[in-house]
Amino acid sequence: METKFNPQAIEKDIYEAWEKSGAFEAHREEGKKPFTIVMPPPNITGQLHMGHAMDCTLQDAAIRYHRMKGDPTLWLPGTDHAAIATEVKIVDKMREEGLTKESLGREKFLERAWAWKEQYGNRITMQQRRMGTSCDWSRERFTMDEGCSRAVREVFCRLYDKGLIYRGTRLVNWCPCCSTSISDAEVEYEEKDGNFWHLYYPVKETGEKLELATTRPETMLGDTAVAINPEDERYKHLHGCHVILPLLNKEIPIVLDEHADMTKGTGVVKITPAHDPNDYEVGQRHNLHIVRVFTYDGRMTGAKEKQENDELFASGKAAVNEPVVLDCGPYAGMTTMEARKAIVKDLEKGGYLGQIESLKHEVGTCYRCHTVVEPMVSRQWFVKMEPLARPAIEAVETGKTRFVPERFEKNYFNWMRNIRDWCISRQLWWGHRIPAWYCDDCGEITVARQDPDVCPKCGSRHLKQDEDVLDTWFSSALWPFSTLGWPDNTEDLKYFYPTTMLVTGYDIITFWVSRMIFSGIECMGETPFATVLIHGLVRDELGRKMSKSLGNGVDPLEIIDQYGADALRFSLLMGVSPGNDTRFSIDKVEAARNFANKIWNASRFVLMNTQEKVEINPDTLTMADKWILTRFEEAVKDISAHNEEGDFGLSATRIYDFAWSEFCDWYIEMAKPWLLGEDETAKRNVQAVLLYVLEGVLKLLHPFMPFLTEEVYHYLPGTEGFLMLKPWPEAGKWDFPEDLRKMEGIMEVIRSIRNLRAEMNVPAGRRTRLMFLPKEGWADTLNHAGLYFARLAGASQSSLIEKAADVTEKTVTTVTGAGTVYIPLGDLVDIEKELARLNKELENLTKEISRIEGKLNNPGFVAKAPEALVAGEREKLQTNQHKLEALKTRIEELKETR
RNA sequence: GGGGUUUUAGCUCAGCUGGUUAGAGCGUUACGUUGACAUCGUAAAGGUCGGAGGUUCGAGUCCUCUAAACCCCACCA
Repeated sequence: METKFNPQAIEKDIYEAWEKSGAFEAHREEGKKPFTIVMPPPNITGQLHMGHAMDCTLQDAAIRYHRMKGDPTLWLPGTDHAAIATEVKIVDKMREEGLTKESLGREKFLERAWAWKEQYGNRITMQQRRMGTSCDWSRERFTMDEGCSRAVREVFCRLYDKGLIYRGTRLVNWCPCCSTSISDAEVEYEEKDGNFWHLYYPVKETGEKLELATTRPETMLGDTAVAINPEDERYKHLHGCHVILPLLNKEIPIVLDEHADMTKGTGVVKITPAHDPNDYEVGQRHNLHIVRVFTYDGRMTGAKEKQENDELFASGKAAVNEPVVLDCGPYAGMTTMEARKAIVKDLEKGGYLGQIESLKHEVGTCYRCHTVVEPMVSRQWFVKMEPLARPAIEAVETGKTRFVPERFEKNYFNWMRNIRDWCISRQLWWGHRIPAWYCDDCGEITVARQDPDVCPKCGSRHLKQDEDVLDTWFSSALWPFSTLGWPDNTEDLKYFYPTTMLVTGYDIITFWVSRMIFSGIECMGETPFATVLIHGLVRDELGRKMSKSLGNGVDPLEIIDQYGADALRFSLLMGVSPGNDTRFSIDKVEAARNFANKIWNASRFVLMNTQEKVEINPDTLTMADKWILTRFEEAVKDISAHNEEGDFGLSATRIYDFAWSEFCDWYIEMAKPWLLGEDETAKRNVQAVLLYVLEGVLKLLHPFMPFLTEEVYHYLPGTEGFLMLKPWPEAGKWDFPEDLRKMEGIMEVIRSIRNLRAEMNVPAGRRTRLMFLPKEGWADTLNHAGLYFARLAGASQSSLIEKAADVTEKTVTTVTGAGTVYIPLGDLVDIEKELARLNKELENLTKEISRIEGKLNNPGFVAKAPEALVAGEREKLQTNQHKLEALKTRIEELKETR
C-alpha cells in the first residue's frame, strides 16, 4: 500500500468490478420487505451539478446502508426528456447553424432531439457512475422510452374518459420567448420597476372623465369594460353607464364587480379579459367580449392575425369563448414594450393621461428563460385538479406519505389546497404528443390509446393529431410506477411499488412530488412512497445559489478528478442537516480528503502489524480493548439510528469522530506498545481487536465513502467478495461499562499530564518519572496503565505512592479523578509559579463544587429530577471534593517547602 | 397579506424527545518528523447560543413578543 490514498488509481476499476458483477442489480425476495428508491431523473439538458451530486450521495448512502442490512434494494435510475428545457437548448444550438425549427420541420427536428438525448443522456449516466452511484442500470429508464410513453398515453386516456382531462379556452401563462403556454408552477415572480399610469376614460352618458390606473397601458386596446365596486358610493350614479375607450373610440360597459377594490387607487379598474387573470374572471362573470391584442410571440396583433381569427370563426371551429382578435392598426407588429410607449404618448396627446407614479411590483417570468410571461387566452388541455388533489392531501394528512423534515408538509398542503387546474399542453415538438385527433370533416375529437385511422363518428379518414406535446411533468408524475412496468402488472411493480423513499430538493415539491402523489393514488390506488426525504440546495462559498449566469457553479467531476469521489461525497454530507441549504467549499472537500487518507493510513498500520486473520479471545482482552469495543458498539447504534432517520449528516460526523479520535488517536496509539512488545498473547489480542474494529469502521463508512472502504477491505486478511455486499455491523456483542469507566479515567490522567507538560514547557523529548497518589479504587488501574503513560504521556517510569509526604523532590502536580499525579521536574519547577497555577485550579474547582452544591441543595431538583441524574451529580460532587482535598494538601506542602 | 427557515467560537456549521463545565472542521497560537499518516500529532486561546420576557427544580433546546437575513405561496387593476 502506498503512503497516500490515491483515489484516481482505484475508483474506475472498483466501479467496473461492481457493475460487472451485478452487485447493483435488484432481486425480488418474496417475504422480505424491499427498500426502493426511484431516482429523480436528471434532465438531459446538460451535465450534473452539485445539487445532483448531493441528491445522488444521499440516495446512494441510503441504498448502500439498506443493502448491507440485507434488505432487497432497488434504486432505479433514469433521465428526463425535459420538454421545454431541452427544446430551448436544441433551438439555441440550431440558431448557431442558422437553422430554425420551421425550416427543419418536425420530423427532422425530432431526429436531432433524439441524437441530443443519446449524447447528453449518456454523459449524465457516465457522471453518475463517477460518483459511485450503486443503482440498477439494468432497469434504467427514460421518460420518453416506449414503456413510459405507453404509461403517459394510458393515463391521458383514463383521465380523459373520466372527465378529468379537458380541452378548453382559458387564460394561461404564455412565454413569448419559448412560444408556449406554461403552468402556474412554472411562473417565477421577480420584482421589477414599473409605473402606475393614470388614465381618463370619458363616460358616454355623463361626459365626466373616469380616472383609473394601470401598470400595463398597452393592454387598453383589449379592454372590454371597466369595473367599479357595487358598494362604491362615489360611482353609484354610473351604474348602467358606458365609457368610450380612448384611441379606439369604442363604447364599453361599466360593470359592477367585487373585484374592484374601493380602497385602492380610484376604485375603478379597466378590464382586459384576454390578458389578465383577474380580468378574465370578471369577463366570465359578466359575459364580456374577450379581445386579444397580443400575438403569441409578444407583439401587437394586426390585420394578418385578425384575418386568421375571422377565418376560424367562419369555419365554425372556434371555441365557445374564443377571443376576438383586434387589428391594432398603427401599433400592429410592435413589441408590447414599443406599443406601451406609443400608446402612452398617444393617450397623452388626446388628454387621456393623468399622473405617472413609479412603483416596484412582482412580475411573472418564465422559469426557463426569465422572459416576462403574458397571460393569454388560448385553447389548451387541462387536468381538473380538485378531485385528484383531495386524496393526495389526505395521504399526507394520514401519514401514508411522510415528509422529512415534517415542515415541508406545509408547503405541500399550501400548494395542494389552493390548486388550480393544470395546463398540460405545450406548444413544443419535443415531448409526448397529445393523443387527440381532430376530424377535419365532422370536427369530432378522438382520444385513443391506439392511433386511429378513421373518425369513429363519421368514418372520415381526414384526421389530424393535436400538434402539441405534454408538459414534461406529466410523464415525471408517473415515474414511480411507469418505470416498474405499469400499465402492465409486472412482477417488479407488484413487488417494489409503493416505493420506500423519495429523495429530492425542496424546490420541486410542487412541480413533481405533489404530482407523483396524486398520480400514484389515481393510477395505482396507493401513494407512491412512504417517505419523502427533502434536502436543501448546494450554494457557493458566499451562500449564493450556484447558477450559470453567475458563473459560480462548481463541476462535481473536477472535484472528483482532484480529490476523489469519496471526498466529494463526504464533504456534501458532513455537517448537513435535513432540509437546510449547505455551502459548498473546497475546505470541506479537503477535510474529507484528509479523513479518507487518515482511514487509509490507519488501515495501512493495522495491516503492517497483522498478516493473518486473528479472532478475538474475550478472556484475554485488556481494558483498552474492552473500551474500544464498547465504544465501537455505541457508534454502531448511533450511526444505524441516524441512517434510519435519513439523517446522514449526523452519521457522517459520528463515524468521523469515532474513527479519527477514538480509534486512531487513542486505540491505535495504545496498541503500539503491545504490538512492539514480547507478550505474544497480548499482541494477538490487539491484532484481533484492531482488525475487528477496522473492519467495522470500513462498513460503517462504506455508504459514504464506498471506493476507499471497498479498496481497503480487499487488503484485509480473511476477506473475500465485495464489502458493499457484506452485512452491516450489529451491536450487542461487546459491552464493558466498568472498563469504559476505567479507561476514561486513565485518559483523563493522560490528558492532564500532557496539558501540564505543555504548560510547563517541558521539551517534548524529555521523559519524566510519574508518581501517583491514587484515589480509592484506582491503584490497580493506574498500576496497569504504565505502558500507556510511557507511550502517551512521556513517562520514563511510573509508580504509586502511599501518601503525599513520600514525595521528597520538587514536583508539579495535577489532580484527576483517579488520583494526584506528581511530576518531578527539578529545575523546571518554579515554586511560586506552581503555587499560582494550583491556586487557579483551586478556584475553578471551588466554583464547580459550589455550582453542584447549589443544584443539590435545591429541593426542587432533588425531588423532581430523574434519580440517575441526581446520583450522577452526587458522584461528581464527591469526586470534585476529593480533588479539592488533594489540591489543598498539595498547596500546603508547597508552601512549607518554600 | 399568509406561511416557513436561519441567527451558536474569526469563518462554515452540528447539537435528537429540555438534564455534565455548549461541540466539530477550517483558521489562529505554542510545541513536535516517537517507523500508519505533515493530507500528521499534542496542547492552548476563542462563545453571557440575535434581543426581551415567560414556563420549569433546570432552557441553546419549549412558549410569547421583538430584530435582522433569506425562502415559498398569494396579491398589487
